Amino acid sequence: MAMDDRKQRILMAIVSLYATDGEPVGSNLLSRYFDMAVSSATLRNEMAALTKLGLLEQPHTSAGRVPTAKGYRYYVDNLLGGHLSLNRPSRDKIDALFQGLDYDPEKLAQSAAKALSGLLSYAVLVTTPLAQNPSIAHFEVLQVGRYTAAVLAVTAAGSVRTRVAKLDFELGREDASRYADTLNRYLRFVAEPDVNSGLIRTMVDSLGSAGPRAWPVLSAALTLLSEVGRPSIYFEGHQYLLQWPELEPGLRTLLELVGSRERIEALLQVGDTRTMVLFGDELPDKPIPGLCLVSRPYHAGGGLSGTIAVAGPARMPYREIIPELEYFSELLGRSMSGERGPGL
Amino acid sequence: MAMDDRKQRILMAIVSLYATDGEPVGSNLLSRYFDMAVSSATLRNEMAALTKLGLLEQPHTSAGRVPTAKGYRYYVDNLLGGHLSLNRPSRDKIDALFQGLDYDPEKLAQSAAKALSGLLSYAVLVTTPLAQNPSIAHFEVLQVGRYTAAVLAVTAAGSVRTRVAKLDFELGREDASRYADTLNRYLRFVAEPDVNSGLIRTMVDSLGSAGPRAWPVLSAALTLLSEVGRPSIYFEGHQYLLQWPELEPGLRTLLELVGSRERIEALLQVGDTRTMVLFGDELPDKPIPGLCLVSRPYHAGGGLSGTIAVAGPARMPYREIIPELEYFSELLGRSMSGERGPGL
DNA sequence: ATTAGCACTCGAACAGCTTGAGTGCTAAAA
DNA sequence: TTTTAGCACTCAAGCTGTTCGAGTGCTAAT
Repeated sequence: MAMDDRKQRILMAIVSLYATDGEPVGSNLLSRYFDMAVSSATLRNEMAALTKLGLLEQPHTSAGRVPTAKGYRYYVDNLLGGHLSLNRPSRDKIDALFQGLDYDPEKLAQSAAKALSGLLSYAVLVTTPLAQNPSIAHFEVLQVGRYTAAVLAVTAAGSVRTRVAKLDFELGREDASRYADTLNRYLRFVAEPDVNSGLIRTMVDSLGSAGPRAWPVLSAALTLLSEVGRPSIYFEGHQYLLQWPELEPGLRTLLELVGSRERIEALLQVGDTRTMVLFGDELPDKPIPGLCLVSRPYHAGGGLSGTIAVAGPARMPYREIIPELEYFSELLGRSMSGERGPGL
Repeated sequence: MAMDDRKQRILMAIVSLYATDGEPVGSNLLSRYFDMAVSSATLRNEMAALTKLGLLEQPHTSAGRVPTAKGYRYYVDNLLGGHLSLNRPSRDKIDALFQGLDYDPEKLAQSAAKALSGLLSYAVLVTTPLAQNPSIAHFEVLQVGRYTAAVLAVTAAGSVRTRVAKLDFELGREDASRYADTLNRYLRFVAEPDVNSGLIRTMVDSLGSAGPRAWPVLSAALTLLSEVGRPSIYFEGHQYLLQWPELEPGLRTLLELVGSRERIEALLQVGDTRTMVLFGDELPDKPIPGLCLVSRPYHAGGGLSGTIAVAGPARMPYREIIPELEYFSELLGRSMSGERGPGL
């Protein structure tokens, strides 16, 4: 029993009807939708077959059919078609969002998440862009208080992070530049996994007697190094998750997931080059029934890429959301690489 | 009809019983709690009086009484007593949370919010500390890419923020230091409201012909200046809000509130020196019934202070939460000012 | 001022009933 | 062999009526 053409069309119709109404689709409604091409009885037979294949399910015996996660998987993988087109009004709205946004990657990521979330009325997740092999191109150490120093790292990709270190003694200008030299000598362009205790010892030793008391600075630098490999993650529009009753049972799990940096990172690390659709039912540890994550990398130039994702129920209007997300991610990438959008 | 001693005791008893069970308190349950000192009939009369005073309400005619927001207000203002004591196990748990936390204020604020939220099982909100009159003590400009410069601001309080500016031309080392000099000359220790178009023009003019193309750098600096007056706000433990059925109707409004930086800032800007209790029903624009925010400033030394708040239902166990919050805020302040906690 | 007693209210829980959407199966038609 | 009309069946949703009990307000006695 394979997926012949008619079965595919039926699945598509059910996905589409269920997306708009949110109610199980019965054979009658479906036959009206098919406009009398076949009778409801035939549709019933087909639907039974699709149910046996695991692509549809019934909430209860006398209810209509609803696509399963597997059904949606089949739908997005085989039926959605590669090139969805973006309608003019959406394109214009997205263009408008990018007017007057800031260049700074962190700010941009956050405001992009907020803006897209507001536009779509879905929750949106954006990570800041990262290079494939993140490392730090340049360190600076600045005195910022009597006993505090700021350690500043410029990544190979040009973004900047700082961290404040607290010292036991009053830092002088020469100390600061000496520490910066040391950091630059030993940690420039070093990838995080290559840092080991030997390297750390060498660094401390190279500072001579000042080594141990400089430890907070080194430690801050090492923390920065470990951080440049981790993007910031902005999740905006929590409130939109509440509007989908089918997400309610898993809402708590979902919010815990969102609160846990590691797990979110793991989810998004499917770094493909295409738009990905991931269903909550397919999650490795704790499945979240009914959830769907449409994610897509964006490229900010210079090998930098981040992820942008829309979170909502599995019955999302993919035909609209996907091209919108794709166009948005393109503009976001351009914005981040400093180009101006088409409107400017 | 005033609040005599017995009415106060009755209100306290109702608050306490309702906090533990979450169910309306009837006269019988209450008389058992009072251990036969008075009969349920007397209690009924008193409860009717408290209802007339607006301190209690009934979900429906034949249900028990529940404190109103006004009732809780009376309770926390008049009955809670000034000095609540922290029990040993809680103190130890909080001490433990501060082991091994980072010094960096941003990171510390976020991890503090997460930690306290996990400990209490309530949502927690932490702002980074701010001086009363925030200004920037020192600017630096660094070249971080061919066409990008990082503008770095050290606040009077010693925290550091950066922002990346995109330029039209290749920045040299001399340009960078010239820009930094200009920023330092005109914007050092200037408070944001004192920046006007005259000052900006003076700055641009002082750079001569290089003025206009340096605009992105100046703009970044001005943005930083406006940002040092705004704390970062970390809200953690969204998921715990879901467990209180009485919050459900306002959950969406609440999450929108949390997503809106300005409104949260306005709420927390009641910058008193004491612990404040604010009820959702008392909110100016959109009341959120059943919500309660217990907030408290923490002091990080050097005139820096931030806010830490617990968000939950009005029927929180204040007697535990408040001392825990107070102790936590003390430790957080100490941690931020660089001191080590008692355990270290 | 307090309290016992009592009539009253009203939600929660349950059972019984109807309705209608939707099913699977069967047998006839194409 | 495929399609379809017809039919018996299922089951959630919605409505009604009933009971139960917790809780109330009021009144009259203490």
